[in-house]
Amino acid sequence: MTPTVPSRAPPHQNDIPPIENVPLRIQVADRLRKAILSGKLPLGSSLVEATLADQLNVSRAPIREAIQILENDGLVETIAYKGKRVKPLTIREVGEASSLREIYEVMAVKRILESRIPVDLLHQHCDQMTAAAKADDFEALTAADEAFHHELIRLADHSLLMASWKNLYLRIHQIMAIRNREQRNLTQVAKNHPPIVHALEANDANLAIELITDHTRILAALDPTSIVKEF
Amino acid sequence: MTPTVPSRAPPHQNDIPPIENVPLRIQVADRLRKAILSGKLPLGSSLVEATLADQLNVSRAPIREAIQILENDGLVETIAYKGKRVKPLTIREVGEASSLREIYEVMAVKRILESRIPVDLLHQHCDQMTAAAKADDFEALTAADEAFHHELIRLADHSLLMASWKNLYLRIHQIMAIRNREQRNLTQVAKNHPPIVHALEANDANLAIELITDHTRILAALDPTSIVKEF
DNA sequence: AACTTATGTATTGTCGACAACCAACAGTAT
DNA sequence: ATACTGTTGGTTGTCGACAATACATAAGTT
Repeated sequence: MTPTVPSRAPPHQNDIPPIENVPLRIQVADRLRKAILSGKLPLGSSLVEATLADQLNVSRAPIREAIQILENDGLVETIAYKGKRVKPLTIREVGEASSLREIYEVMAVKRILESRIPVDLLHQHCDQMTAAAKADDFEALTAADEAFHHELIRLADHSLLMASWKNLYLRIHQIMAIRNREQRNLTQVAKNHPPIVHALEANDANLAIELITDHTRILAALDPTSIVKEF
Repeated sequence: MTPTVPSRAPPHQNDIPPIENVPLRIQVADRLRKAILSGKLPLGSSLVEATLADQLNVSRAPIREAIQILENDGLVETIAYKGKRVKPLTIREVGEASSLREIYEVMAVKRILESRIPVDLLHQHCDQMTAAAKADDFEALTAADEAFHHELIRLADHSLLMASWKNLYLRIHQIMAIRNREQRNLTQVAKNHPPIVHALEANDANLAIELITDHTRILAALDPTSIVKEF
């Protein structure tokens, strides 16, 4: 999913960091992704290869490849010979993303319960969320929230699921970023998670699934009309 | 998923067909995909850009882009500065693909039942499968089977689900192709499907889900050790 | 012999230039 | 006015050449 360079450098005693050899397309993709997810590149804005190449001071080749990466991420769409643009988010897509996320997370919960793997790791993310909520730090809360769910999926030990979830979560991330202002009750979000962990620890499948379902549906439930633009 | 060129030409009276303008990367990607899915390019075989460019008589650029497309399809993996190769299939991946497919199809069934959309379209694919089974035509059976499930997903009316399913199904397709010899009872496969349609028409959610679940698990249940190679 | 240092080869990564293409506009004739 | 026909500007599509990298192998050194 998210393209990464193989980090082959083994850790050493001294702290001279290895020289990173990240292909340009990756760097470009990362930058663009960040710009899109943060809303710096608004939905629907067009991406012109030559312009970007000029701005980022590289040739068009890596730009093209980076855009193709973003296309696979579902963040950009191409119209042949016309141009590429940041994929607009329709209300429908928000709903679709949420429902898909739901079945992913439910699947993860089921697998975790079946495998009886311990879920201790989830606690720390809950704590981080609580702390972030107290500090009224939206960024940190979002990060901790993502870390929580990422860990949940990871515990399911299913690499295809992980890949699909990551890909989808980019979109979710985008949706949440756009809703930045709606700054709803942070504490509430933080409070949602611990019960899930407890249900998992108690091996209560029905409860865990119910909690996860409710939780993921919050995203879809928020009225999106105010922010998501139609095209 | 499967890259397609926007067919913008409206139908006309005369039968002069429009000139197709398919970008090379698409043509290359299609050819390579076919070669991979049919097993002509065996698992693990390495793809060298220059060689392919030479063979297909195009420059390296479209080859690169085509390979990137296949990478998103999950059929090819790249090892930086080393080479690209047809992604080997591990036993684990076969299981993962099946389980993921299961939740996709179950989701589709649920949505279809909720929306109460008619499922007549599925019948014709069942018929085709029966015919193919009778004629002992493995190719046709596979095609009809895919058409059936494709239609099932389409009826769920969920474009993200469709995209994810298509992407996954490439892998499924590959698995099935590799198992070509195992030519198990074709009639049995054909017979599996009509009950699903009937359950849908009878609005019997539990039965439909159960049938779909069983059906998708057949793939994983077959012992893969004989064919899937580890790397 | 063991270890380090060059060298070679195969492959991907990046570049700049040119060709193909589309959409929209302007011009012309009817 | 209307329909057809250049033409032009902007964008992607494709190409061939060169640079960078990694791995394997050979050469040299202790």
